[in-house]
Amino acid sequence: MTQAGPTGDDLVEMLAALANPLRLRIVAQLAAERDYVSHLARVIGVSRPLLHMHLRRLEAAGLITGSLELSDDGKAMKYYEVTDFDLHLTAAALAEAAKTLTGPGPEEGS
Amino acid sequence: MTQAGPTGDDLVEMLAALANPLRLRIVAQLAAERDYVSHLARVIGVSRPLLHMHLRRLEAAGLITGSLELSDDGKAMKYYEVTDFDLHLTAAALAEAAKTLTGPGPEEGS
DNA sequence: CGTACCCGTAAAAGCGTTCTTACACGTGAT
DNA sequence: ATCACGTGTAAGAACGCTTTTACGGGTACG
Repeated sequence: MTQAGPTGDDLVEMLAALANPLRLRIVAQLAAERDYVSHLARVIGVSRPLLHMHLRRLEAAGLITGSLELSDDGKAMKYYEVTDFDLHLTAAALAEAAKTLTGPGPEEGS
Repeated sequence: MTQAGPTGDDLVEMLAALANPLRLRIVAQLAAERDYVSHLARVIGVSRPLLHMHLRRLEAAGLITGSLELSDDGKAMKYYEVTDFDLHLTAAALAEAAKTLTGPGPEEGS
């Protein structure tokens, strides 16, 4: 088993989070430098509500983390940054992860 | 630039193809041994039309390849097998791939 | 001819994702 | 108070993905 990777379900969630052009851009931008929501929305060119939703999805997958901080002039800013994830995808690795899938199974009853 | 990975759009397509429990099971099963559609459907426990659609998606992403072969008794069998893909996903790698995204862009007009 | 395998496709229901618009709340400066 | 900046959430349209059911064609065997 060597590398104890993520569980099957977690892997699917991570891949689903990355399988989107906009979210890929978000991760790319945050990889360059951590940023807060409103500014990030301006840089990438999307509305804040939309960005908020994508950030939620990325954070739920464990790819980024957000922390609420107070700026010098008292505003509450939410800064996001990427986590140190490192996924290696090969047919063998996927086969290993697939063993721990809970969702739609072969349904082995008696 | 080092590793000439897939283009941004291709990466999204691959990730989207893998971000599904059923397709993950399909890849895992094909990694164990190549198989033809009807048999694979029975092994995994899904209908053939449904499996057919997922195989199409996986093949379009370049993760599996199908070849039509004739069995000894003259039946046309379509065998699928996994390709030797090897994706390394890190924040830096994604940032590199994001540069070649064509889809929803910052729309830089004058 | 009827059955049993194999291949493929089309139409329609059900569901989740994506995106826009509009709203609510807080602080600091004019 | 009004404006500018930050935060978050809710409702609804539009769209694509997943899945089922039904139909079409092909070869070999009894």
